[in-house]
Amino acid sequence: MAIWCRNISSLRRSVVKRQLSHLITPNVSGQLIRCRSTKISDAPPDIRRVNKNITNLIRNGRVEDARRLFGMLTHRNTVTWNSMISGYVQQREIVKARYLFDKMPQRDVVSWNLMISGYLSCRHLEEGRKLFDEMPGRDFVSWNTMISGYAKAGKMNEALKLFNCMPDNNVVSWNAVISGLLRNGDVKTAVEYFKRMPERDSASLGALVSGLIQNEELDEAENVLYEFGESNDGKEDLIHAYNTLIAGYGQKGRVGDARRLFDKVPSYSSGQGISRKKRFERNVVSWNSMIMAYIKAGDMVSARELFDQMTERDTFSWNTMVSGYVHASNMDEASNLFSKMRNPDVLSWNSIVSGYAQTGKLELARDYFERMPQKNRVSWNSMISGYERNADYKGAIKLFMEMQQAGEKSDRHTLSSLLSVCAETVALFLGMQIHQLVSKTVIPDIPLNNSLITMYARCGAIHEARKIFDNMIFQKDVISWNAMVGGYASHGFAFEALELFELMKRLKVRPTRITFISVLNACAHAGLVEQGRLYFKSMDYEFGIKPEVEHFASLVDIVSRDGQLEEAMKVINTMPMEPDKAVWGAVLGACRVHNNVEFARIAAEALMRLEPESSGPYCLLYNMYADAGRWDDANEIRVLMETNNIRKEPAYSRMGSTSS
DNA sequence: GTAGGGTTAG
Repeated sequence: MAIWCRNISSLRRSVVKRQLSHLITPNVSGQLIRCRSTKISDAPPDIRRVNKNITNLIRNGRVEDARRLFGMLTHRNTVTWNSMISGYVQQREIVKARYLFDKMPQRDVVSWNLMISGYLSCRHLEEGRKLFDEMPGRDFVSWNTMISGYAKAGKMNEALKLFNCMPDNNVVSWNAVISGLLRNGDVKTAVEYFKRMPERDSASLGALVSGLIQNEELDEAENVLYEFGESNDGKEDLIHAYNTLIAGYGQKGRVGDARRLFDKVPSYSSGQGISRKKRFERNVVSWNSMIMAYIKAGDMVSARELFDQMTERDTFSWNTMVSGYVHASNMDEASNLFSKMRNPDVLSWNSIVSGYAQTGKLELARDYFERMPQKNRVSWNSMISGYERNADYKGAIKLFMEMQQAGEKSDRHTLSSLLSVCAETVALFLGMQIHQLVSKTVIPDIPLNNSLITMYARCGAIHEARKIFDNMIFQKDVISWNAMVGGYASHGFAFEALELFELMKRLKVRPTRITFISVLNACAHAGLVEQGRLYFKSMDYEFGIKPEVEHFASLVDIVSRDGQLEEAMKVINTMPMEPDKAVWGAVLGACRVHNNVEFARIAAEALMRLEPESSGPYCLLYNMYADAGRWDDANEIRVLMETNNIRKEPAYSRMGSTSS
């Protein structure tokens, strides 16, 4: 099906007749209508306008629509073909681009360059190089495309080889090589090349400064800024570079240096005479970057002070402040500021939703969520993760189903929240389904693999967990180790847990407080008293981790299970913090097993103070006295229970309440 | 404002 496009009016008529007007962008439709009213009826085929149409469609991401239009044309010139190829190259559809490239009647240097850059952006370096070697006449663009292709792929040797045998380097070639060197961490050579450049353009200094910052060379970046900044003509580019550095200092927590630089940049109240490009002055990005630096340093007061001084704020400024307050858990200020915003965008809404969701105010969060004029994936994820973190597991799953109905695709964050839901509710079947969804839709990163391990481990599928763990060959973090060690420990595989812990230490993975909770638990379950004590001691002197109340509880558990109740009391008395119910619970349980009524009484009384409503300690103590035939004491406990109005709770099984 | 290369801030 082809449209004979003699002139623009006939194209329009055909388009309307065939109900293809959706292929025409509004802008161009408007032009088409104007054409008709001026009665240009017998103009030659207007390929230029059709080409522009194709370009517009591609620019709006509608490549397949462009392709349909392209297919209907009877008149195409090289630009038409090139535009279409460029569309496919942008979409990384290299095969389709190559198909057109092979089919086109005449190629010019642009066609070749397009094809080469297509291959390079798809990481097909050799194919790109082949075309580069084959092509008839190369221009600057061809050489520079090839050079930057090598530079981006980390092949600086190849890039420099081309750079050196190029007939004439222009400023783009220099910029490509310098940024390539910086990307590969060769700071010294990059600076040398920069100094040797015959001329620099507006991008050169900015590229150098940002590359230096990415290599953590902030002070060197400041040096080149002073050394070469003065000779820079485009002052807007200079402020660009200053802003990069202010932001860089902010990200590294050097808020004082950021402020020093910020103060160096003059701030004119109003500009007269000189155009903005020629002036070196603070702009909204400078202010925003400085505010971010303060927020990063946790200084909301200074951030707010600066924000209030701003004469011109953009959405970014507002969003930075709002999300700053959100992260500082100051939802009052966050929502206060949000309610004052020209134009909250989806980011602003997301900040508020996730702020309320993370602080447990799910209803408020949901209220804002429902009122959003537009939602994106992050909005859904914030809300789902809010439900998950606040233990509203049904809410999380329900919203996930709504998300799918709304046609929003899930990503690794969604799936990770859902896996946590499965872990918390011990929902193995659902967890496996989510796992399948993971395999089908994303390449799991470390956190997502960790969620999978945790899910399987919590559900008791310890071998599945280990499979995931073992497949993370070069990429495990300490959370992966903790999940696996903890999984073994909590399912009675004490030996495996400790073996993995030893492996972890051999591989120089630094354990955390979480690791030790699992390790000590494993020792308690396996009855490894001496080993448990040694591990406990190693926490501080080997790894500098101060034992917390959970660790003491485990240690108390370890020794009291072994019947060393006096030793357990000694530990309790030397603890730097107040013993909690886990500590006394461990003692009480062991007293029952080892039939030590005296210590049981101490532990039970402590527990009664900590949990006045619980009947557990009373019952246990009563039974122990009864077993020992000490009926007077037993009765005393019963009376105490009545006086304190304690009722015996019906026994229930946690598993029974969650399953089916 | 018809197609291709480098590159710069929050």
